[in-house]
Amino acid sequence: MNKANQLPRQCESCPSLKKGIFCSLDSGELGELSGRKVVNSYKKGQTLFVQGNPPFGMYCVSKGNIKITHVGADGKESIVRIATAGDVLGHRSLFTEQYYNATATALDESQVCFIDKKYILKLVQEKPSVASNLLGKIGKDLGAAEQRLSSFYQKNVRERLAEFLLLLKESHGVESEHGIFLDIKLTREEMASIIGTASETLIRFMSELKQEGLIKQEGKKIFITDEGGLVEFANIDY
Amino acid sequence: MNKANQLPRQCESCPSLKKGIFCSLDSGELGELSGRKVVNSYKKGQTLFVQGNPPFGMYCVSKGNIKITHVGADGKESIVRIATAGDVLGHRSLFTEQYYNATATALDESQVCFIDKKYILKLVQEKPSVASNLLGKIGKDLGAAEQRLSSFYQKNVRERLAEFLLLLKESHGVESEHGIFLDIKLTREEMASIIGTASETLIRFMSELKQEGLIKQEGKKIFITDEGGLVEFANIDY
DNA sequence: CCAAAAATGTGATAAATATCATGTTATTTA
DNA sequence: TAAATAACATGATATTTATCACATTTTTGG
Repeated sequence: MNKANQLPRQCESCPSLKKGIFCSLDSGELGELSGRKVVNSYKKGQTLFVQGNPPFGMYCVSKGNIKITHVGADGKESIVRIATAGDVLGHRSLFTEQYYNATATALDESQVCFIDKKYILKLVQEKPSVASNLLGKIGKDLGAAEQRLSSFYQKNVRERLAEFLLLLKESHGVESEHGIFLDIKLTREEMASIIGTASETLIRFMSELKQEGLIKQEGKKIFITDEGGLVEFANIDY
Repeated sequence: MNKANQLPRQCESCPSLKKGIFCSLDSGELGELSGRKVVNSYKKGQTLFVQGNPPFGMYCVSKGNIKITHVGADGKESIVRIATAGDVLGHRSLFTEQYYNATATALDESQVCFIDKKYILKLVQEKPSVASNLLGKIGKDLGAAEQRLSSFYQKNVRERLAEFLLLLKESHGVESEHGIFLDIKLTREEMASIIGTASETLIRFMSELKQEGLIKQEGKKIFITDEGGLVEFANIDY
């Protein structure tokens, strides 16, 4: 096993500590947390939890990307959210005391810590900063979800695609010589399920954006070459 | 002014106390809260807060229904959420430290209390139960939003309409001799903006449901007469 | 109470998008 | 490495839904 690829077990030296909900805890508190949590590695395609199961704790992403999918009656999968380093997972079900209503699956090699239900509830009770940060995280998620709901009503597929690419740029964009590289692996099928369209339709509009010179593709890699153009296309309202 | 129509100023005797986030506070704490809050009445169509403005506090609905709408670039309105007695409003923006990204408007005669930003933040810091309950509320909202996102991808208009009517039954359904009465005033335009379709399309499918004997209309009033049939139609998956 | 405005309802048509078919190109995996 | 599988891509067609037009009903404000 490749030890070099492992993240440190100490929360204090976690690279996504500052982005996470434990950023305000002091050294001692982080030390205790480190002792309580479990560090897990997931390969692409492995699941963290499955829709319909009861939650036993909360997940905290330190590396990688996790898709949260909801499966409907006909077995069709929608991606409702993507969690990245510093994000938490399973928090929603924990506080609503419901079963998971979605499944979490690693999109790539990921490192995720698991915190037992009892301990995270204790932390929320005793450390106001954890509660506040959690409210901030879940509030951000709700804002994003409602923004997308609004887009479903107000925008067509082409506009939603442009909007989605711009959101990916914010969350996963990396400067490169070919333009802004979107550093996340998503199939066209998955992208389609995010913006709510058929994969064929998505592919058509991707080709259109490519022809218009707004994006570029090198194999599966997507680059944004004309952000301003995409903003025009997206009909942004916020 | 009709005093009889007013709700009591004391939180302790608020009819929606048990459903709200302050249900675990004791008498003394509720008394202090009562002194800090402001009780407001809103007529149908009046706004509580407007998209783009900064939040100064949080709203707590004690009576009535409030729609949360997001206005897009072209001025089109989507209803992203409906808050009723016991729900809170403006909490999302408060904890994400963003401007409101939606507008809150009374759907009917409503009574809503306003709690100053500083004081609600203090309560969240000092009363763990308030923080937990708030996490529960916002988690429930997020769950509902993600469920709707999934439906947009997986269901057609007819199915989304049936699903929506069933949700209204849960939140606003009242037994009556004509079937289950949906005790909330929404225009067809508003209903359409919730399920994400044109008002004409919504009206057509409503007529269809009426013809199939699943719902009944008496003027603007909607009754569910065959819940099982609606469930069939909705293609429910949870 | 009446006039004006808004909301509802229905038909015809246009536009957007889904579905099906099929070939090509990547990616796994034996 | 080759075979198998999955993902990508594009065309043709069907379906769904939006849009426009207009009549009717309901609600609102003077």
